[in-house]
Amino acid sequence: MKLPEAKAQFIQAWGLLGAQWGVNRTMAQIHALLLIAPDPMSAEEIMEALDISRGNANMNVRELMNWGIVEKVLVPGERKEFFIAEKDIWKAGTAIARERKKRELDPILKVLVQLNKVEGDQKDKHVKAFRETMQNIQKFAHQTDAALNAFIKSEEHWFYSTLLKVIR
Amino acid sequence: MKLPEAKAQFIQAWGLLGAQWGVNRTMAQIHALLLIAPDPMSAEEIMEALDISRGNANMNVRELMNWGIVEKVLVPGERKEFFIAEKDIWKAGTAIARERKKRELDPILKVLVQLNKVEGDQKDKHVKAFRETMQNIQKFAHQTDAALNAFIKSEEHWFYSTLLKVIR
DNA sequence: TTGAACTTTCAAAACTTATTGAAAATTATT
DNA sequence: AATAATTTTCAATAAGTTTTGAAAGTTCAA
Repeated sequence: MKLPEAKAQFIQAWGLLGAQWGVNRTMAQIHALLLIAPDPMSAEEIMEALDISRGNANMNVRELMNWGIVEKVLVPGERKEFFIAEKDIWKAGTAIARERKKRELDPILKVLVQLNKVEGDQKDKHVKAFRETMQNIQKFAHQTDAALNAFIKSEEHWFYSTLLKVIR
Repeated sequence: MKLPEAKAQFIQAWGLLGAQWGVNRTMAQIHALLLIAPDPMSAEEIMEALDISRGNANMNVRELMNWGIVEKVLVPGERKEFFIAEKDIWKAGTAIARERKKRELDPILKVLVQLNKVEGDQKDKHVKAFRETMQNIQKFAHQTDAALNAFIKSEEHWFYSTLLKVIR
């Protein structure tokens, strides 16, 4: 396979993967594009490469910066802004995990804690079933939360070498 | 908080969480409803509880069964079909992980392996950047895949007790 | 200041995904 | 075999999300 085809395939696959996990397809594609770019890219270049509008490029680049996986760089002598992606995929992965946990998981965890306090007669099977489900979910969620925090804070080598030793 | 309000909040929160992770909102809500139901529910009851159409209920219940987290049960003396959710949230979690990995992660892994074989001069910085990115992603993906497989196959107690010992 | 280069915003349009509901198919009952 | 109960399908439609592009805003050099 030649490079241009390979690039196109990668961008497409990354976009698809993102979409399936609730990430805007274009955002994932811009990320893919920057991941394989040897040099910083301008908004123009991104627009051209993916055939998208200026507004779309702007919004999604900004969102990638909010997630902490893309940053602006200034190229000396150029007025335009250029962008690069965090190339260390481990760092990108932990940044994404951190951000999604903060935005999505944490709020739900709060709700679950509240719901545990539901009033009612323990003899009522509806109350009983509800309480039991809440307790199970909360336990599971807290354990998962702990594991995720470890992932987010960890250094690649330490985390995987230890984890893999344990799970084999 | 009273039970009906708590139920409604839980169903809403679960639906929201699902949607953010690329799961059909209604599917997640039906799952939530069945999780807290003390008895098996019929299609009618689900339609009524969530105020959705028959077709919608049918499709999403079927999908939940495909995922292996809901099953049909036959209530003696009743002609209708009834449904229950897997109440052990650990089992549901591993089932979901297994299914999404199979449907989404595995295909991408295959593509990545292909893309590693891109032709071209290693001196070309475009080729070099592309190859390096592919290799990094592949390494990361394989490690994550291994961790996920361990999670999927594991028994709750063993997995978390060991993992938590390691990450503290 | 002015104005050219560039970035950001946002209402409207395009596109994608989810839902409805009535008809077709299936299954059980008499 | 006819009928009744129930489930499934799917074309039409509704709802939700993303994208566009032109206008407004910003920055900077002269």
